[in-house]
Order: sequence, then C-alpha cells, then structure tokens
Amino acid sequence: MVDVDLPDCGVARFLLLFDGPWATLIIRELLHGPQRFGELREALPGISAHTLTNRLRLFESRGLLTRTAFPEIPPRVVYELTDLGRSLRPVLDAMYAWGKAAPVSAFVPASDPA
Amino acid sequence: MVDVDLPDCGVARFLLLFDGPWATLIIRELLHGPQRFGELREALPGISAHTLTNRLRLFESRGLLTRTAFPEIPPRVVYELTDLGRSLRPVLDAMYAWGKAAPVSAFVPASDPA
DNA sequence: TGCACCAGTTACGTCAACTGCACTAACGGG
DNA sequence: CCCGTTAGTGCAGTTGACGTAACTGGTGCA
Repeated sequence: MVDVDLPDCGVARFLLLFDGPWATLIIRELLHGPQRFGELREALPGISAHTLTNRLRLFESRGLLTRTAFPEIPPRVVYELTDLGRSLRPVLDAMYAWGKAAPVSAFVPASDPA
Repeated sequence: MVDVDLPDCGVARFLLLFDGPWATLIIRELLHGPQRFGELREALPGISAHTLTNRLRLFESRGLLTRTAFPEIPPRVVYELTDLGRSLRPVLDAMYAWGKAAPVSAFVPASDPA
C-alpha cells in the first residue's frame, strides 16, 4: 500500500490541498500579514467559524501556517504563514491577474438578463 | 438586484470557475494542445464521462474553449482552448511549480505511517 | 448575579460535484 | 445480422465541503 493518493503532477498536488472555495481565500488573507481568528472571519464575509477552524487547522498540520495562542482573557490567537505558505504568493497572484483580466462573461452563469 | 454574485477580487472570481478538482485538470490537459473527448478521458484517469461533458460544456459557454464536432461516423469532437483559455497557463504553471517544490508532508493527510 | 468577550467546538443538515452503470445514434466490417 | 467504434445522456447514489444553531471556558464589568 504505497501512497497512491499522491499524484505526480504538481497541479494535481496543489488541488489536493485547495479543495473548496475558502481554502484559497484564507491564504489570500494571510498573505496580507498575520491575522487573528476574528479578523479573518470579518475579512471573509459568509465563512462560518466551523469552516474557518477546519481549514486553519488543516493548513497548520500541513506546515502552511503557524497558530499562536496567547494565554490571555479574552483569548487571542494569531495565524501567520510559514515560508511554505508565503511561497503560495505567485500562485495567488496569477489567479488574481487572470480573474481581473478575464471578461465578466467568463463568470456569469449564462446570458444572464439584468 | 445587481450581480452580487460576482466578487471584486480576482482570486475569488477565479475560484468561481474552478470549483472541483477536475475543472483545473481539464485545462491543464488542453494546454498541451487540442484534444478529443476520448483523449481527455484517457489523460484524466478516474474522471467520468458525465463530469467531463459537464465541465467541457461549462468552459465552452464561458469562452474558455471551443468545441468542434465533425459530422463523421464514429463521431469526432475536438476541444481546443481559446486565447482566454490559454491565458490560464501562468496560473497552472504557478500551481505546478508550487506542487513540485512543496514537501510531501504538505499533502499527506497526517503523520501517515508507511 | 449576570452579561459580554474571543476563539472556538459539537451536532446536525444541506448542497453540488462527482461516480458507476446502462443506454443511445449511426455507420463500417465480418 | 451483429459487433465495435465515439461521444455522449439519464438515473441513482456517494462524498465532502460547507452552513446554522447552540454551547463552552475564564475573566472583566455592571
């Protein structure tokens, strides 16, 4: 039973880690600098605490970011990208550039009236 | 009711189009050149005809690729990226580079024995 | 005594992407 | 007459990312 689940292709590997819509957006926010849990939640309108926690924990376990909890009341937790996490910047930049350059028609569900 | 569903951020827009794991991989294959339906299916082990059709049709409707059906028997259909589709190459390249450079530990589910 | 605060956690349900299998049309070759 | 070929389609079912609602813990403030 070798690790069949690890594809050779770099693109496929990347996609293993960035499944849902939020995974990538969390990295995008963290590229702006270290952020607290609540700051991330505000920066990502619509995300649930559940999802945010899950993704954050996943990325921490994979070495993309660090979690620093300060033993204070009320608690304060700061998330910060590691070097590996920061190395995602070119990918995000490329996505951003494409998303900005592509015509709106590439994103609308169909010939969407009004 | 304006188009609320179209985010400003380029990254978020990109993610609107590339939801599932296959969407991106189909583009990756098409970057190698025009391909027939069957060629794509072989190049993407595990994909179902259903999924392939759906993604292809979506991308066609969004202007990322063209679908050319030759009125032959047996039928032959060729898919080819448009300029817009080809402009995704930098994004895919960045993903590939990251996926290749990142340590395996970033992809394994946990401290995976054996 | 009780509420607010932050950063979660737990239980449950939803939704869309995806899968497998069976099936189709139309024709050439045996 | 039947088989094989290509590019799908339809139906049923599964998976996993995600959402909502309720709740926790320890302290400051009223």
